[in-house]
Amino acid sequence: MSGKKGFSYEYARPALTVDCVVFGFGGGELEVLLIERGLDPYVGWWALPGGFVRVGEDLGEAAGRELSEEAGIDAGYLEQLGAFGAPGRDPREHVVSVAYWALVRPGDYRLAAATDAVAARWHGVGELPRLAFYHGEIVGVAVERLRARVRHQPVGFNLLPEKFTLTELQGLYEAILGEGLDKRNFRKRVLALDLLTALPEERREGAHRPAQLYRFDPDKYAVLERRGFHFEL
Amino acid sequence: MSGKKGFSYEYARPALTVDCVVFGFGGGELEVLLIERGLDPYVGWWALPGGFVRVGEDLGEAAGRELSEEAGIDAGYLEQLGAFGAPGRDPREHVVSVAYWALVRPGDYRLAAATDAVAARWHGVGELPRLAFYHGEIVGVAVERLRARVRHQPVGFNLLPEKFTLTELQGLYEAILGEGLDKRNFRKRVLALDLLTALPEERREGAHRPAQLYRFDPDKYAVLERRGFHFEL
DNA sequence: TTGACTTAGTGTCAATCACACACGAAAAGG
DNA sequence: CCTTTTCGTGTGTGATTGACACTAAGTCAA
Repeated sequence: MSGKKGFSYEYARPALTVDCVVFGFGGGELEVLLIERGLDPYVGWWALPGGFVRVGEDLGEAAGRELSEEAGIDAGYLEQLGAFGAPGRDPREHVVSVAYWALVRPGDYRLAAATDAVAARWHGVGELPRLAFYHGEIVGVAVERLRARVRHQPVGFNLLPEKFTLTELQGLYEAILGEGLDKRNFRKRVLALDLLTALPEERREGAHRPAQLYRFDPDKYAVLERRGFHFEL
Repeated sequence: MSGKKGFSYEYARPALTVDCVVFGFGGGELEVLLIERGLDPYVGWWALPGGFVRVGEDLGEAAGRELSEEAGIDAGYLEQLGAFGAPGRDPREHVVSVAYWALVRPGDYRLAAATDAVAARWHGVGELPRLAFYHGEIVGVAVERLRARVRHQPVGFNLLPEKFTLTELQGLYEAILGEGLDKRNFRKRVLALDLLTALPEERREGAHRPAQLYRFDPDKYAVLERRGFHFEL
């Protein structure tokens, strides 16, 4: 692995990448953003957006940069998942990848593939293709983390449009948790948290009673959080 | 940073290290294992045990190796904490560190400093010195993680000797969580989990009634875990 | 031997929370 | 105006949590 190129070190180093598991919510289902690889290893396979970390660059920033370069996305919520470094993940050499997971509102973006990506598309979490670089494992960990997180912190709102109905919110939770929830109990609990502001608008669509629109209020949450607040779906 | 030495790459790479936050429980207090640095940057400072990841080496294995090299410890429980990669952590160059946290029974080891460590010592979590490489931040995250984890998974037993009394167990939980717990409620709940086996022995010490000794039964836990068991201290 | 001291070990009651459950309200469309 | 569709709401019951105080068993010293 020793060679002629530009940067030399006394000891061999694994390469360092970041990969992002970007969650979206569309069509009543939890989705993950994948890109179709246009370059050498695993050409034509689907993979997580990601790329090499630059020297001097913070890991979170690298994740954000790759996300915008490869898919034109600016994540509302971005959190580190962990490092995945099993040798053999990449056929070329030992690559350690720091994975991040992100939540975005799919409607906010027209996906734009670029850099080494041929295409970028949302895939339902239940029907993922075989992924390059064992990225399937990373997605699995990310889904677990999202499920655990959504029960204890109000992160789900990053997947919904700014104005939403309680039925939409419930559908989101059901999609993430993979189980049905009781409508009355769900509404009772969510409203009891006192984190939602009812808007003076309703959503009228279809031949039925219109639904109240709500907005998530991050300020109220910030106050509660500072008081050592514990939230349980 | 480009030079003459042995391993060359087309693009510059950050260095990759692993660092371990090793928790022990001694003197009624939660402790962290620190080593005193004997080498160049931060000589004489206390730091987490850790070192460079070798190419072809799994991250978890690297963490275990550094732990045994630098402190002669073989951790009972070892889990990844996350990657810390802010540029500037290391004055020499950009170093990304994958942190692990571990639980050990301090009594099992006579600490043995080695490699680039001059000394290895337990420090109470409440009274840590200023640490090299911003390791204090990593310890903080690890303590948070331990607190969260101990409420939902029976990891605490890795900090106690094989045989322990309920009072000792309660003391451990109080030290980790940093709050007092009601004796009767604690015992009720712990025993209700049905993870402890009462031994046919008692601990007789001091001028008072002897205490029943218990052992944690990992097999029972494995069974429960497989059934999708949820544990709440 | 007896009394003082120390930690081990135990049960109840009240309040709260979690969960199951069904129907009237409001709008649209024919 | 009747049908259809989704919105929105309250109660009762069983389970869980949390507060709380005394007896048990041993050691030690007088």
